[in-house]
Amino acid sequence: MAFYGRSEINASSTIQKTAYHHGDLRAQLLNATRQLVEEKGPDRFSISEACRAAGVTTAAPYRHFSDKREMLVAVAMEGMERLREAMKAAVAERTDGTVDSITALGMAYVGFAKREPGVFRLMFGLTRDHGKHELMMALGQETFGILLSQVAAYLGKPNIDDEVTRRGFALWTSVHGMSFLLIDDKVDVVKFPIDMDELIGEMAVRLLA
Amino acid sequence: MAFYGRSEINASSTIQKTAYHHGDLRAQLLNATRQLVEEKGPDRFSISEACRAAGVTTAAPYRHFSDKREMLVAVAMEGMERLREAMKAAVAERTDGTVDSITALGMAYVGFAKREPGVFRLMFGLTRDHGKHELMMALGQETFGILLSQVAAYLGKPNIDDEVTRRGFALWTSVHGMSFLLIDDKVDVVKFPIDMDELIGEMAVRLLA
DNA sequence: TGTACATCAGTGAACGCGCGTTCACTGATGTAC
DNA sequence: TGTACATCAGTGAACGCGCGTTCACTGATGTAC
Repeated sequence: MAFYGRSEINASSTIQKTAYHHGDLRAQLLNATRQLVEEKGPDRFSISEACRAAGVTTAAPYRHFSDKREMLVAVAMEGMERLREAMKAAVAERTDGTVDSITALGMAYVGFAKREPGVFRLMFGLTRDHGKHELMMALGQETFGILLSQVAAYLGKPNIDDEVTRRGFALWTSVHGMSFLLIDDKVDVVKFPIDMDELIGEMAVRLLA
Repeated sequence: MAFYGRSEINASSTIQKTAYHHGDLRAQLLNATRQLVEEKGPDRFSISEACRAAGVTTAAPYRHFSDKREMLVAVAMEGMERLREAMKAAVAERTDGTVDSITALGMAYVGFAKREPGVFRLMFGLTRDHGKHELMMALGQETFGILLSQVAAYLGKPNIDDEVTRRGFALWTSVHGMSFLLIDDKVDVVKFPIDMDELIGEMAVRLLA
């Protein structure tokens, strides 16, 4: 995956070390962290375990991250980027401003949550423990913007105005709720089986009407 | 619930008998647990801290709960009951099977999440760590059933069939998503202010149409 | 070209901490007689 | 009615654990000369 690595942090730096004992430990640690977040959930992640997975001393991460939180933030940011790319890709294949493209965005969103429930939870739950992260916020706006553009196009509006935002947010709530109900295993409360992809489309139609 | 810490009771030996056998410790511990879950989040809750809050030894809870998980489950169940009651109350004041009553259910749901974000998270997140709880599941079905009845009435259906369930679930996803976006502080990604209560009504209208 | 040296990523050990849970105990209470 | 006693709900101390973080260090690497 393209976003692993030090480029994010060392973007302005010309120094690019490539060969140590462990190659790029930063990337490996993030990888291990992501995996643990998936396996155990964001709450149960520990630096120690990530170090064990990466085959490294527990002090090693402190060369790359200031503390535990920074590791989790980095993983969440990578997740946000993957979600953004998935949504971009979904839109790229369709005609702008159609129910089809908006439904595809919804499916990409829910699909991501199902694919990476741990990271998804981390992305949206990180705020509770810590202050908010400006970079994360900007990424979120950019990602939400993908949806807003489609909604604006659908409504034939040149700008993203109040109504576009309102409709977009309504769509967001529904796929966000569906994502959490799915990954939190709450859907079996429902007695009739529901085709979720179909429902995403149905909700898109109704919420845009 | 009127409760006075142990230190106060120890200060005068005349009421010490009430200290040793509170007879109320279970309730007090649940209270402390709920409070801590709100203050620190479900992940950061610890038995030790709840005991400190209740003015009791860390071994005391084991007379009432088999382990930590059971305490959290109890708090989650109580939360589910409060949510159910809030929804029942919302419906009781309105005419069955109207957009109004269904909107009121949505507001009760989101209102609960805002009022008790920690418990709300606990209620829906407990599954990740542990197996599912049948009683919890039944409670959830009962609560979801309140919505389903209203939707059935709205659609003029005698039974809760596939379509009723589908519409009900769609409504659930939207208020569930809104709840999480609100308590996870993600709404400030949106640049135009949104009146959430109004939006709940709007979504109800559209999703029922 | 070879070498001295600075750089710096990772080591290994240690720390203090709070946690969940267990144990033998003790003090308070309700009840049978 | 008073008392012996079983029951019960707490105590206090201890345990082993894994955690996040710090520290002085080591040794491989790139580079200046």
